[in-house]
Amino acid sequence: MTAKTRGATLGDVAKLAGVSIATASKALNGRAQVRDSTREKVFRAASALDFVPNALARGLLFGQSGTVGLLTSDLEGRFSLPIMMGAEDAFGAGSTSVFLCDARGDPIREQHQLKALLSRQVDGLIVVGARPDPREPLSGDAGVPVVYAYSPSTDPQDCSVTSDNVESGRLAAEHLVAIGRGRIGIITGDPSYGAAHDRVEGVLEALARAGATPVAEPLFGSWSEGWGRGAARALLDQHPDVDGVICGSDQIARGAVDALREEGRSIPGDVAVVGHDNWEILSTGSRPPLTTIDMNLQELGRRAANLLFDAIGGNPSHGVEKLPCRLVVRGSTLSTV
Amino acid sequence: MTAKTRGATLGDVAKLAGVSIATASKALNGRAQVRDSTREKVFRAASALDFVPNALARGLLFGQSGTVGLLTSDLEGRFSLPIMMGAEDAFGAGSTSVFLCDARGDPIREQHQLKALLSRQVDGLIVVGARPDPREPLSGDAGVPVVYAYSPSTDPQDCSVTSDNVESGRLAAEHLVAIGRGRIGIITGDPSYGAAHDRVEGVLEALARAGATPVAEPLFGSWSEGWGRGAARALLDQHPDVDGVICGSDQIARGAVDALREEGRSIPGDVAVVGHDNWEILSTGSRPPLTTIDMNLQELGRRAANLLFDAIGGNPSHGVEKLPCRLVVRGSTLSTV
DNA sequence: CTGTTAGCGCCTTCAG
DNA sequence: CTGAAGGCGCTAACAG
Repeated sequence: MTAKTRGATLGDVAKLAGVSIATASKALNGRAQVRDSTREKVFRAASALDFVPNALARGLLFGQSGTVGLLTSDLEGRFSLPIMMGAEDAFGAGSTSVFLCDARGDPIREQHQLKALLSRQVDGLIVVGARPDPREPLSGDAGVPVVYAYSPSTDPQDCSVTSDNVESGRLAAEHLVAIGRGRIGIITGDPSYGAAHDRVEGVLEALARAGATPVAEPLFGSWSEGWGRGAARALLDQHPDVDGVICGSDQIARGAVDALREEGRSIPGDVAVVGHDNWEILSTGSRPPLTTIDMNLQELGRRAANLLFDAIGGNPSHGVEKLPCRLVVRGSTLSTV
Repeated sequence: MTAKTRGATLGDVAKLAGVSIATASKALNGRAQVRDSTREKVFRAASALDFVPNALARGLLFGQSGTVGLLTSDLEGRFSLPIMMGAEDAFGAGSTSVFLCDARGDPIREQHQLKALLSRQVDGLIVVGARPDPREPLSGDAGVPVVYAYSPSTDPQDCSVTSDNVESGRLAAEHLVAIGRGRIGIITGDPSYGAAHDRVEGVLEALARAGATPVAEPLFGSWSEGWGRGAARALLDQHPDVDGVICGSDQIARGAVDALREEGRSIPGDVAVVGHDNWEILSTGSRPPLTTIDMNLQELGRRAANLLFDAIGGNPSHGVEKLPCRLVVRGSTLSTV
């Protein structure tokens, strides 16, 4: 039954090189106790045979597979893909591979994928949630280190990396203040998102420090362009003198910019607008392009990978680490850009 | 050196159940020659120990790993993620897992990832290109079946699945004709994309069949909103009587819709607009929402997975299979929707 | 029905 | 410096 192995095996290489399997192994792995000429021979044989060592066998031996699982609930991949790319970077090409599994927000599916991953002996797990808000930890002991990325775990004993939403609000507000705006409106999304409140908090903090207050209570709604348009009109209606708007997402900002422009406001001349997420497809297509907050997701993935790596190596971390965001300045706040 | 295995091993289960390893194996795998009471005991022991079989060991034995690699060059994940989800679906939860690797469009990196995948004994490979145009096949013999998805291989001996771009153009044109539009403009993207030309070809074919011709030569440019806006204005300038526009992407359509509206045209009253890709973030945020072509990427992923599965099972396919697209009707062509 | 044996491909002692 | 032997966890033959 045992299907013939695909590629050449170490035995094949050894035979071709005229040495024993053990010697071939040592030669290829850079062990010292091999004569140079022998090593040479083995290498030639290996490349002649296109030898690729069987990671399964190696993994079986060491009890480690050189793979980690990335379990995501983020259907769209809007967040998990940059994170995955960052993780791939951090692990360094080739020595560790990443299994991506999509649980599609279904806990049963998640449990299932977890089992599949575990059976493949992943050395660790990165869990990416669908929202920036905290999520329940994986149920049951995974048996391997876990790092939660983007969505932190509600258990403070777990290791989580997320972006600092309070700071992102602060950044946006400080930028508007810096360019001389003082009558600022806030339009954000679904109020059930804790992150939406955090960002507002950051904005209020920064405004207070500058001796300002927003022109109105923050407007909560949904993460859509339509809401951005409607809210911007409402804001303008009640506070025609508004000169800056901070939005909870690029979609909202996009809608706000369109509505403001249609109401005759020039941007950034009359009103400056800041978005959030740096979703390029939206932010660069806007007129003018959106100044926005980038969550440095790739960096977040790298960090998660490094923490996981350390945990695998026996140095686990605990608690939530918040990574800084970055302001990306474009035309919606600075006309010279 | 051999690190202790993480979870319980089959030996542990057997010991706890008071049977031999072989018997435990048979019991858990549903082999017939086991007494029911014994099987019962083994199952209880296994679940008491949270036993998860080691897929690596199994893979080593069978020469198959129960994993496939998904090698993508599509940075954004705009196309590869739906394809991956479709593939996951088709493989059925758990029995086969998918390794996602991003080559980032770099051939060297691709070669590297390929090696990593091969060393992990993937049973097959799905290769997803960055564009719908044909791409060079993987260099060197992978040693396992390969299916090219989205981007077909230039080698007709390879197995490829892609979406039918000629048909997508046809669909769009037929829809406009069906709703009574006869003065149709075409705005598409980068002329170096073969798919852009294919779609135009489909449009022309369908129009010809309806006894119509476009109002102007197709406008090629870039896949951006800015180009969509500019081209729409130019089109309107030269052909003020245009009553339908077919766009090569949703970004272009989005720009076109905005520009047309700003020029005082009502949509779809005066001008109906069709996009391409069904990129929801763009198509649903538009005013009105975009009628567009959906490439059924998830279905494409499923199909790729099935073809790969068959190939792994010894029934390889050859040539390029084109999957149909689907028209998604929204407000930019039908006001009642 | 159950247990023993062999071996998948690899690496690491330990002898020569 | 090189080779023989053992074993990682599992399953498929074959004995009992």
